[in-house]
Amino acid sequence: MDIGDWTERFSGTAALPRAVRDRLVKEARVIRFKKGDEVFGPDNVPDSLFFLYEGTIRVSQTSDGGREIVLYRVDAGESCVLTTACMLAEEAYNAEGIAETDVVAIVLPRTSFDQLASEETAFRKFVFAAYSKRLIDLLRVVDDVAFGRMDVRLAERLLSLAGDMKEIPATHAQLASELGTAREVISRVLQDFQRRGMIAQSRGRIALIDKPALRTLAESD
Amino acid sequence: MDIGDWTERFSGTAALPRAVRDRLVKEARVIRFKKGDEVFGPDNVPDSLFFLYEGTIRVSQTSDGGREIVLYRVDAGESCVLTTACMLAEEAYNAEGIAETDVVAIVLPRTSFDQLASEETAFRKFVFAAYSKRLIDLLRVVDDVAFGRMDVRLAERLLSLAGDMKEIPATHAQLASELGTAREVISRVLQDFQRRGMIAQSRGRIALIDKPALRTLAESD
DNA sequence: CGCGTTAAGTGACAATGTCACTGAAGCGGG
DNA sequence: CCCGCTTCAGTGACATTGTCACTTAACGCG
Repeated sequence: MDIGDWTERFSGTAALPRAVRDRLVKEARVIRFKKGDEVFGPDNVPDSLFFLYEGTIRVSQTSDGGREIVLYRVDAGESCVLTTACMLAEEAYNAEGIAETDVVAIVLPRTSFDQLASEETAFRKFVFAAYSKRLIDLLRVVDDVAFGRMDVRLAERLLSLAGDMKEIPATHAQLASELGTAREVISRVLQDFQRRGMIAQSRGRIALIDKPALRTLAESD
Repeated sequence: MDIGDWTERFSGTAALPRAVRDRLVKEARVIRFKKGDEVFGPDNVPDSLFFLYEGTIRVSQTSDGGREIVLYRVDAGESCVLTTACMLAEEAYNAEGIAETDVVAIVLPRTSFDQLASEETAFRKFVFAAYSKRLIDLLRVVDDVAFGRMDVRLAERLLSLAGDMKEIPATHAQLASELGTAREVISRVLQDFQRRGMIAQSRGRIALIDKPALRTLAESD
């Protein structure tokens, strides 16, 4: 189950001296998750630093009423600072991380983290940058939720979920939790999109027929 | 205009060795703002680390449509990491900081920041903790905006703005920007509160008549 | 006092969220 | 094959929130 020298993969570790990297490889553990597993959550608070080697993690927040909103995604080569934030602030939070694909992650014990952060400028920059990126991601979420129109937000999300694909395997309920709204609202908006010829729907999948139109809509803030 | 040894005030600097603190006092600049001044903003991106020595800064985000929402407040003894985040990520953002009272702040050049962060564990912890706190603050904002009811949010905010006072000097429009909504919505909800005997209104001020009732409402999520 | 400015109220309407359903599509066992 | 279960999607009525275009009221000052 060894993955060799993972320090190559991260901008915060690739630049470190050989000796440090060897030490890291020795000190860190490799963890694997299956698609759908909970990587962290309210009950399952990690006390270590998380590097995502392979896969994607979806970080979302759940309301008391059971509704859900996706805060951001962590991709390969990034670090998940929310867990770190929690570790450092020693505060509870109700966000959770779900593996969207099979995931390979590197877990660095807190002591190694402290040591690295003090000794290595490159590593420190990496961690600060990760924090900053998440802060800015969250600002974006706040902006969207507080001021954005539902149709615009949905168009955006459809495009970003699709990537290069032209079909998205997602139910209305899943899209609702992406955007922190109710399934019925998604149904209504998607019906509108369909009526306007921008998408086609079948059970559990959405085909993006007219991406340019969606993009125009998405950018009309 | 000297304020002496400000390092006493911050948990991240008070614990540092005497020599380091003396150096800091020498390297840092003291800045003052008047109530209402813009401390930082889209046009005015600082490239230094900010410590708030005295006063309060309100950090808010403005939408393209001109609506506004308060993200959090920075109080004396805290550091404003959003500016730092921006400095580190070198990305634009549309948040701004307004001095809510007269403000005295310490500005630490980036180089001093880097050096401190590498040499002093206590300082590093302070900065990480500040980041973490803001992240968690923002999670809370997202939760409220995405899932919270307006009356509950307003009751909460009235109580927190009032503190020990029983009157708040604020217009409906100001409260609307606190919560990222429209003035009319605030007017409606406040009228409801008034009808239920929880508050009394006069031009530009709101008297909290029945705080316990407001608290009950605020906690009914 | 009269006047300009800012604060607050109003009614109509649009967008979004909630509730309680119905109907339709897939799936697995007999 | 088809029956019945489960999940997904559609629907209409209604509540809440946001938007627009105003009106009315309060204050501050020359």
